Amino acid sequence: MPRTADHDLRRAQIADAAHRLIAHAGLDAATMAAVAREAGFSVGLVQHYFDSKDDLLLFTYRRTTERQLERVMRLVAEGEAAQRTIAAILLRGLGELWPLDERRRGEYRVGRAFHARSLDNPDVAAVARDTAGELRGQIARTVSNGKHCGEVPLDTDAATAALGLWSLTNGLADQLYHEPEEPLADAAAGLLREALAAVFTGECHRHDPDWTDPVGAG
Amino acid sequence: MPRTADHDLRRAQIADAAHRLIAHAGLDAATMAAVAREAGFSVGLVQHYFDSKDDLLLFTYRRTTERQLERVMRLVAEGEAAQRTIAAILLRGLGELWPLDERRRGEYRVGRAFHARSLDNPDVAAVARDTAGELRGQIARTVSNGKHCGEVPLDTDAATAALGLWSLTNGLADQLYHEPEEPLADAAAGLLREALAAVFTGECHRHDPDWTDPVGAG
DNA sequence: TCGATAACCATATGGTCGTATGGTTTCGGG
DNA sequence: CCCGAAACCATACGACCATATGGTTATCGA
Repeated sequence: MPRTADHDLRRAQIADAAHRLIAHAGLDAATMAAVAREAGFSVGLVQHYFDSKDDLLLFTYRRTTERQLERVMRLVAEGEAAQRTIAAILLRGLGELWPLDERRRGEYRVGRAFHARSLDNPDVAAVARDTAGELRGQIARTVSNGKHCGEVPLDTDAATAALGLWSLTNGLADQLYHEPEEPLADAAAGLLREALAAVFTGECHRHDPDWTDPVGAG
Repeated sequence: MPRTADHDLRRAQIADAAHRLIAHAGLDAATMAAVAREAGFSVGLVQHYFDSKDDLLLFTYRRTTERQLERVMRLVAEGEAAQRTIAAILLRGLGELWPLDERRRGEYRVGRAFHARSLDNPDVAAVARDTAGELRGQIARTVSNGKHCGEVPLDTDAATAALGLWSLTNGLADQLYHEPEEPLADAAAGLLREALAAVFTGECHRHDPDWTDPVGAG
């Protein structure tokens, strides 16, 4: 076999370049030529590693959402290890999705750009639906498990509660993007905390016999 | 003076054509040629009525947001005329922004498309900021007035309450777009009703001497 | 009725984009 | 040591777009 290169590394380098461009100036700025220049390669090489521009963009989008999900999961695992309440774990995990620093602001911009495209592009829509569904599902499962733990009343509808928490988190993200300073960030955290308190009204009893992993992670 | 035409009508016809195209297939589909064809005019005529494509798109966006605002205001006025509680008026007004029928789904698509562009285009961002600010401000004023009326505790922070209600409304809109059927729409309405109930905890006493117009409309 | 002028149109122009094409370079294996 | 295939590159191609240009048409005021 001839000359070799790390296939996955190259694709990651190219996708990262695309991510930077989209975060900085939107999807329209991510032309094949611009991505190649940003990544330090030729247009031909980008073509070599991706069948089409759509292929490249979809890969970039997936990469972004996977990274976000990964971070949230890691925070959840840390919260569990520290024996924190489910409400506290959720507050920290959902807040991680807020555009409060440059990295997450970039992710927010990329996410919104693709969200708009998802309205017209079925492939992008599938990725958006999957990630949103996964997060909403995780929240719902968390609420459900909170019943066993004792933090959540048994007659709570987990799916509805998850819908509310997820929607509030996303809606607040939009506002925080335009005004990420302390006062609003604190107000947003307070609102999410209140919403969580309205769902997780009881105290956690970790030794409940029906206890299971609170978020299905780990 | 020569041949005449209704200037505002032409601009409206063209903007409506652009609106239809954007609602159906996104901003990229709204090329000058496509808009002209959709409106039944020549490209030259569209150029005659708008200085540039950006000008046309901005006009289209403004038109859409103004129409939404107008409908909400009308609903508020009707609610006041019917002597409904502030919470009930807000529930109806905010719910009007949800993409539950084809018209509002189209508006949602146009709104999201421009929202994405607002991240990179200052002119579009200004329109987005103004309309969002206006609505958030109206909600905050409503909450404030609720204190005079007796529905809201005096120590409530109106701005924070408005932030929460506005964010929840928008977050739920995103979810409702993907699943506008009855079950989720009912759940969303229930969640918004609960959030409103958490702010408007008292009963309204319309004859309070400090009473003022609840939403500053009419 | 007759210009003047706005309304309206067809097409040219210059630029940009995604992709196709035809390379050259590099290196693993026989 | 050298063939062949993958890695990598420069550029051509065709499509599309926003805008510019140079009209034609219709109607209002005089």
